[in-house]
Amino acid sequence: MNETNTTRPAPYHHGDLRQEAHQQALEIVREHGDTAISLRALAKQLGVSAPALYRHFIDRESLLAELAVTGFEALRERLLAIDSSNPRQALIDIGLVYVSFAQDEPNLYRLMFGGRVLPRGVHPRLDAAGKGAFQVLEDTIARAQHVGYLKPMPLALMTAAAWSLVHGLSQLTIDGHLPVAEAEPQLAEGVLTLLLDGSRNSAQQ
Amino acid sequence: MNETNTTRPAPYHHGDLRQEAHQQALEIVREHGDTAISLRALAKQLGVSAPALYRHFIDRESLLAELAVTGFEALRERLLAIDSSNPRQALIDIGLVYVSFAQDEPNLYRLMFGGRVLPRGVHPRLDAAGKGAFQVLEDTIARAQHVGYLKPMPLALMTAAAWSLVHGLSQLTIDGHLPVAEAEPQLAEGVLTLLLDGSRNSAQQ
DNA sequence: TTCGTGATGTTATCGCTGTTAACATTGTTA
DNA sequence: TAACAATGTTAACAGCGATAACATCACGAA
Repeated sequence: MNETNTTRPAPYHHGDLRQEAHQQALEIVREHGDTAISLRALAKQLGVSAPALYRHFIDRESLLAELAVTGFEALRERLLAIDSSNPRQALIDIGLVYVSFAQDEPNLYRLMFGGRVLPRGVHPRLDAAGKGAFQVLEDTIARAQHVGYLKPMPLALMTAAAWSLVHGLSQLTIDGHLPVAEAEPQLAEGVLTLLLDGSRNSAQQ
Repeated sequence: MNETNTTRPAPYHHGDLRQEAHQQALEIVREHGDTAISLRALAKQLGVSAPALYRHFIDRESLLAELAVTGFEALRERLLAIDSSNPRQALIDIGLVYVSFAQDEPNLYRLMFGGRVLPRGVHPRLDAAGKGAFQVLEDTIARAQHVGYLKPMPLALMTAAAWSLVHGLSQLTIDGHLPVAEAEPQLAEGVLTLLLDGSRNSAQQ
């Protein structure tokens, strides 16, 4: 009746708590949203006491901030994978990928852009990650402008317009404000086309 | 030392608790956001015990839902006040008023469109109020289409585009994602113009 | 090889939260 | 006036984030 060989006596130190907590918390957010994150419940799932988590995360909010950072990094990667040879198609694809991301990961997206849980200027890494995703959009627009596809106009204006459009469309669809009945991709593409038609350089092409 | 004449013995019934709780909670949300709403603290401020509030609100969430309803009603009123004689100007004004509302009441706006706290399909009155505000936008677009200012296209497409644009712009600015440095109204108007230029009927005017 | 120190766990506890149950008081109506 | 519904009360439960004080362990220096 000695357990010395079969089951280890459950080591005092966990091994890689920080990493596992991050992963598990990410899963919970993706499935049930950030309000479902409880440090106590999370600790229990990991077989650890609640205060142990405070060795790795300042508080609940900074854990959420880290999750949002990985969300922005995932979004950025998806955006970077887009073929940018054709400026118009690149712009449309950026929008489509952006909206798809929000629809694939609505809870994560809400955490990233909720604003209420994670205000700007509090978690520098989060601000930087958000900027990193935004940068891909801006670069694509700058390129389209450079090759003369877009009207000459302040870069900030066009990026604000494009980002607002895709962000608004994302938020409204995942929150059920827009009727999802009509096939989504067509809606997104149609909406993007409207903006591009008003922004492209009519002197060429 | 009898208090019979000077101070009333604090009546058992409050008078109009429901109304006052709503008003006070609205104030708190406007100033500090919905996360700052605590039923216990709210009750204390109103000089009443916490469970008393449950006579008037099913739970915390349905109180928040009521606040969001009044938010949507306020937004709708602002939108209805717009002069709609000139279709293009009416469309631009709708957008400007919409964004102004979000900037004037960021916390209320986040409650209305947060999505995480108040999902669709749970509070029918809230869904209806949201639809009421949206309706003003849709009607304005339908009118612009009817007089031939806008291209012929599905109404749902143009409304989705317009709403997405103003909603996204609102959310991004109040959350600090867009640099507020550049004068706001110009940014909003410029962004709206891009969309309208892509949507207007180039055959006329 | 031992020893001490910092990293990383633990339990106990505080004060807060939403919510319900059981009871008290009041306004109103038959 | 008696009964009843509306609207308050106190007591209590379970859960939360967070901190303090203490325990265990890994690891580098003597």
